[in-house]
Amino acid sequence: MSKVEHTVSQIRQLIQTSHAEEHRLPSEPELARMLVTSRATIRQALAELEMDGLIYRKHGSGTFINQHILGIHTRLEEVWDFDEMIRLAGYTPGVRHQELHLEQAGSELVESLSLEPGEEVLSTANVFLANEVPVIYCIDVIPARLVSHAYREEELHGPVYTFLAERCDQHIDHNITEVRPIVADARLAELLECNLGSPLHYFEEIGYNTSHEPVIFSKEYYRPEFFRFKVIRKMTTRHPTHVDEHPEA
Amino acid sequence: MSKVEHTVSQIRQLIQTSHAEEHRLPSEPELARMLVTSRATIRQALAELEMDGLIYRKHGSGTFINQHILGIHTRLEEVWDFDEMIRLAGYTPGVRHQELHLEQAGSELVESLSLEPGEEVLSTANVFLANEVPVIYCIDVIPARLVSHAYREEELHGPVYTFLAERCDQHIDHNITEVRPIVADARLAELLECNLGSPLHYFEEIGYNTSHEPVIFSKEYYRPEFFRFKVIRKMTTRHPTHVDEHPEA
DNA sequence: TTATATTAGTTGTCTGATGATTATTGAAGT
DNA sequence: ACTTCAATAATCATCAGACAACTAATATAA
Repeated sequence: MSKVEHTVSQIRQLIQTSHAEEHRLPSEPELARMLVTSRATIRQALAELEMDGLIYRKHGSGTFINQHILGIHTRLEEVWDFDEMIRLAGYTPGVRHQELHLEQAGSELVESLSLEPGEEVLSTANVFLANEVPVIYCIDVIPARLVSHAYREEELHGPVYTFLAERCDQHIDHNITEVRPIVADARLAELLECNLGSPLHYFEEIGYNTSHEPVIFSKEYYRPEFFRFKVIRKMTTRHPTHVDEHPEA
Repeated sequence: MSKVEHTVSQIRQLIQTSHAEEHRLPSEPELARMLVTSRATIRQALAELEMDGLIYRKHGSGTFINQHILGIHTRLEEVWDFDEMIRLAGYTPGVRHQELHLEQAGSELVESLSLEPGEEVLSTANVFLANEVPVIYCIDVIPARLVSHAYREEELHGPVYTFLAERCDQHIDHNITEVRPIVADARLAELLECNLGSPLHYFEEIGYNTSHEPVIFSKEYYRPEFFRFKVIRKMTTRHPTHVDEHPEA
């Protein structure tokens, strides 16, 4: 963990434990004294927190806490453990294992995970529960070559990230997610115990390790009544370069 | 525009014009020489680009371009003009004005926009077209007090951000958006010329000006066939503090 | 009372140096 | 020929101190 990262989390804690009226942070030199580091490190930490939307700075005036961002439960640009997410929403988490098998990767998987054609993948499906009610259905696919050691099937029941970390030494750093609305078909309605035709969140994710190589492909279905996904969108003043005429025609 | 911001866009351009194989950036001292600035500024600019996911840095090795992020058309964490978005998707944009009226703010609006009870708001609704096909339906609500000058109704047809900037001197800096899946009811199906019960993106946004005051509330409905919203989700290793038992029970 | 100048405090930028990490090179040994 | 290990150069991370630019409050003058 770099010094900046450490400083970031220290300031985060400082913000969380500050009173609601104190929407002003100590000055940069004072923070540097408090946290025993240089002003350069403080400034980089503050820059990260500013991009995260947690604070904002005014030249010549000071650094302030953004009150509007507090109280957001689930930020879309952050990846949470399913269990964690369910707990954050105020429920007791649970898992029900659904499926597990080895298969040849289809062409779209070969593309997304940069596989050799015909390479084998491990596919696991789980339903996550909040107070015994199914709220998330998730299919995870990982290249079989990553799994070197023997493993027990039970290890694939539940969060796959921990399996990837402990059994494959693959630590997910970030992922790129496409967010889409869908309606529940018969199968999803049964799995998630919701009405046929009711709206669901559908996320299609590609997860990357710390070396920026794709290592996991996921399809996730969320019941929207249980999760409120929020995202901070920043204004772009960028000039677009060039535009394909009909990209997917 | 601060020097760092300027440097960021210069490096962005450098990345875009670089060849596909060149996934390595010049070193920090060299960039400082090239862009005629100090290394401190370069480093802060690189930090921003790294958080944006555009590049990544390896201690002792260098700074590299993230190839996986190229080719994303619409990033959810960035706010685009509707016209711009439609153009980026490869279509010709258009607008059809729907509604415009003054009314008393309801309680949920009073909350979101920090209004005085009973304050008046201006509400405008538009349908945005891609090659003459309706693809976005959007309702914008702004406090009436912001509109000091006289205005022509036509100014409210189309993007409201430019109206806010030019007529109210309110420049939107960012917004907080809740993303939800919904199904088209009869009214939406007619407006967006899609099937009853088909899935739609529904965004509920609160826009803030540069002083972090809420100035606009929007409801947006997108036909998902036309837009592919992607978001980069970073791993959180943060310790949750405390959890409400049943936040909205 | 109003307008203007002063001043203290804060963030933005710059310079130069040192520490830590990585990848490469070359030499030694097998 | 191959491996192993040490030295080396390149690069990013952090540090210290200074000055510039800006803001908000204070003091002063009209």
